[in-house]
Amino acid sequence: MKDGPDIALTAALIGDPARANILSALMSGKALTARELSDEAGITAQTASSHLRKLLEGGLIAATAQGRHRYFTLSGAEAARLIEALMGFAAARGQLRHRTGPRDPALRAARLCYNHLAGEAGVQLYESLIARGHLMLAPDGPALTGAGTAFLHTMGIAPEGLRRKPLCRACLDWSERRSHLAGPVGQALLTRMQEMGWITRIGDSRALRFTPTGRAAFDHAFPPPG
Amino acid sequence: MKDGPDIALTAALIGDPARANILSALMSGKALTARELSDEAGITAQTASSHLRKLLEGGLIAATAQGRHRYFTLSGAEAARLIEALMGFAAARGQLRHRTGPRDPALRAARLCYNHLAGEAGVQLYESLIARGHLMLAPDGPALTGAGTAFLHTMGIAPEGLRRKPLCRACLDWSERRSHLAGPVGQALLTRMQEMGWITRIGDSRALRFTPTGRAAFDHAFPPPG
DNA sequence: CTGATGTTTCGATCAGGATCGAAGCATGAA
DNA sequence: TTCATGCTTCGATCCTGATCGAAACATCAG
Repeated sequence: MKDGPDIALTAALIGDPARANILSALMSGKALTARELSDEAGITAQTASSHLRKLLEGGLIAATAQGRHRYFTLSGAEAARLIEALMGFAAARGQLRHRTGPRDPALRAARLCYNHLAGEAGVQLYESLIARGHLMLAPDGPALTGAGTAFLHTMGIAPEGLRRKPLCRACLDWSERRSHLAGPVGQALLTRMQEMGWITRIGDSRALRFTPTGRAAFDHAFPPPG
Repeated sequence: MKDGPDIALTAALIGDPARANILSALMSGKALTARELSDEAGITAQTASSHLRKLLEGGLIAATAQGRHRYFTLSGAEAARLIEALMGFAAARGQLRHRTGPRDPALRAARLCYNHLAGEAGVQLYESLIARGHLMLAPDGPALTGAGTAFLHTMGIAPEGLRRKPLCRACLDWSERRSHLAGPVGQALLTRMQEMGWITRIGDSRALRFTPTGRAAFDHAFPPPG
């Protein structure tokens, strides 16, 4: 009956409480898994899967397959601005919700992601390797350079002995929003750092702790770029 | 489960197709009646009434009672910006709708509103009267000044003979977004201008047409301010 | 006053979609 | 390979909310 864009489709997508919770959680900029999002929204994994599919079709979010996980983020700046406009309007009308406790800061600093280093330290390692030319970003993922291979030898790692298909993989970080290094090389680096006593595990949680000397050695080996 | 504003309420409000149509129609900035909005949305008046109540409660639109009409507008810049963000997102995703024929431009230029002059000419008359001090804006509506009374006499109108309670009323314009003059004085002015041959009616529609000499006389009597 | 028009309320119907249990599929660990 | 975990699909249930007919209410014209 009217011209102009159809705003009902997108608005109805955001209008469901479960989906709105999912989008609000993604407004932190973090990449979250389907399970984490279902917890945030207070629904089961099946229901979340259905909602995530709809949000994908509506172009509001984007997904990245990552092993047996699937990481979801907002689709881009356009979507973020839209949610932000909605939040601004709702906040001006005094429509607020309850809040929950904050996340564990130790997990954000350094943690185990499967078998490699994640968190702020993981991002620092990854970006340092790229900035110093040890890692190159190819279309199909990061790849070790000659300088990178030599560097690994100085760390006591022989990349030639590693098997599995892609030696390096970029892994979306859970707390940061950027990538860190996964794959056999990432695994070998963490194992080596544990052998050298740089890093220890906190209990049986996923949190990792640097020893004082380990932290200094880590910052020397992987200086943060810039 | 989460902190932050509750965006689902507002988004669900916009998410219904009928309500989205109403909001899209109001994005023109015009003030529209409930019936006009129900036509735009393709629903009956009863259904539109229900939707309009919800939009009012949600703070997206505002209403102004006007005799037996109720004029609706977007509630303000905040709401307009929100709809605009939605339209931008939907347009980028290529979600468009069909379009209908354009409105009659003659209706926008000058038309009958009950018994007084509306459209661009109506707004010109109203604002000219105010700019020249013939009309004063009081809290309870516009009021005739002494100069205004004298001016009406030169037009051949005796406001002392007019009865009904508020001699002047501001009437939200349908095509323009501003007010024009209603009430007995507005009615008398239009009647007089028709008597003097300034204005004729086009068929039995609501559209009015100025005669060439009438247009000149009108612009002389009610020069647009500024 | 009476009649006409614009709007709202009431009541009932009905469909779309949110939800979850159970099962199926894919990936990674051992 | 086998097992565990993350995610998706299928199927069925159930409830919110959109819709409209009829009637009530308010305003204006005559």
